[in-house]
Amino acid sequence: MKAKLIGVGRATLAQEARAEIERMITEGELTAGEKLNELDLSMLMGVSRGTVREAIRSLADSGLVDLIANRGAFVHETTLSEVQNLYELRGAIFAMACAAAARRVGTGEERDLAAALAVNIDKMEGAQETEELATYYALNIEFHDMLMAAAGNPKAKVIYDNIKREMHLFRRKGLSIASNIARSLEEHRVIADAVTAGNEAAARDAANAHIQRGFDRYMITAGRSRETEK
Amino acid sequence: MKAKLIGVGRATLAQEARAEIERMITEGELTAGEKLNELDLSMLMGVSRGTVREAIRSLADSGLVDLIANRGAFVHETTLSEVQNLYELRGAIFAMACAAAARRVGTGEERDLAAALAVNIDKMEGAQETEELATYYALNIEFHDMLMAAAGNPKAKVIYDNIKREMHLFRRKGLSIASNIARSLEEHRVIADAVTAGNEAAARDAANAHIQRGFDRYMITAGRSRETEK
DNA sequence: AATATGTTGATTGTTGACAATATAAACCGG
DNA sequence: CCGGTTTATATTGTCAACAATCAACATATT
Repeated sequence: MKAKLIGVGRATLAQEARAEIERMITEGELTAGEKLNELDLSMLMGVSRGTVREAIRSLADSGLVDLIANRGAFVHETTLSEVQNLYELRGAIFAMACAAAARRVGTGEERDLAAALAVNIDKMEGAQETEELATYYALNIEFHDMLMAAAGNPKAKVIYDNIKREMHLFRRKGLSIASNIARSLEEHRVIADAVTAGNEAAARDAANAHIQRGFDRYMITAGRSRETEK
Repeated sequence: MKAKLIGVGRATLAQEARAEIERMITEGELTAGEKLNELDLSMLMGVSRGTVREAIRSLADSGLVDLIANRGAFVHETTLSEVQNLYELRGAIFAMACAAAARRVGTGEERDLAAALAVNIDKMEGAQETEELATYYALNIEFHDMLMAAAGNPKAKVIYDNIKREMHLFRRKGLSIASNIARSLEEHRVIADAVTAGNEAAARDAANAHIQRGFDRYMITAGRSRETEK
């Protein structure tokens, strides 16, 4: 028995349709470049075509879809060059966030972060030892999310999450996540140390270096994948 | 007599309606917190209400409007705390862009920037001497835009421009643009020198310092405005 | 007078029909 | 068989009508 939510948070059908389209895109049911057929989606979801249109229109600025007049909406295709740009942006924003987190730790505004980061890193070490890749990956996401949240800049987190999501439109082509866990984990430790020490500059540099090296690791994988295709 | 545009770039009515709503918001005809009445707008624009809905929905992620289920769309009200967050973000992205521009100057990818920056700074000096504030402001925008474009990261420019636009939702409350032209101009010179010298680190630091000091100057003005209101 | 309840009108959300445009299929000529 | 043109079909864009929700106002109760 579900109680109906009351008030501002209640979703319209169009909002629910949007969430479903987002899910289909991020989970790969709708692939990069694929066309969003309004009538198909409306029948699939059991709503009118107009409602699907509203949902799609609301994705206009999301980076997930491209709206082309009279031709429809297509899942955005993220090129390698775009991925590079997104990595650079992501690095700048993550660096800014870690610096802000370090500052807030230093002023006492942020109190629980050090302990939470330490727990997370312990768990990542465990996942590394038992070679549980999926667990490591989830903890990796948690690590980044904690730092983004600790920056106290909600707008930065929204943009950061959107960038990550947009980058997944490239990954969906079959590339696996680049993983050099030992290196990645060591970089996490450096970031956490700088942040918990309240050292803005060190946090900023370590965070940016971590993302850029992640990109380098990613490019190595992308390079290999190209050879496989040829 | 308006010529109809042909091809992929041709705008739908909903796209034109969106552009008009954006103009009304950024030019202050629709003020922060104001409700967007679909029927009023549709009569104003000579299109159906559904078309206005599509236009408004397409602004969902723009930062300009807040969509509230069953209550409608409201021009976003940017708080001072949000402005601070936006300044921080803007600084990080502008810093990243100036570093990238410096790198591209250093590798020869970007060839015309040094000359263009020099021309712009000359003109800003002229505007400073003749105390033409509007001219200085336009040149200031041009300076920033040139650097954002020279970074070769279109996504960064989109996000940067959106952030600037969103910040204007606060300015619309009557605050005038903080201006200390001599200081601002000197900071522009430092940025231009670092970029044209291909010095990434110096460009990054100078750019971020420039935006943060712009925020400091802005806060001084905001502080004064508060006293006026009390 | 203050508060609670009911009613009405305004507005938002959804749907289906029609118009406009793009795409696919069929047709024709060389 | 191929390329160009015409026709048919599919899809997108717009509109208007109906349903659902909210806000404002009127009335009843304490």
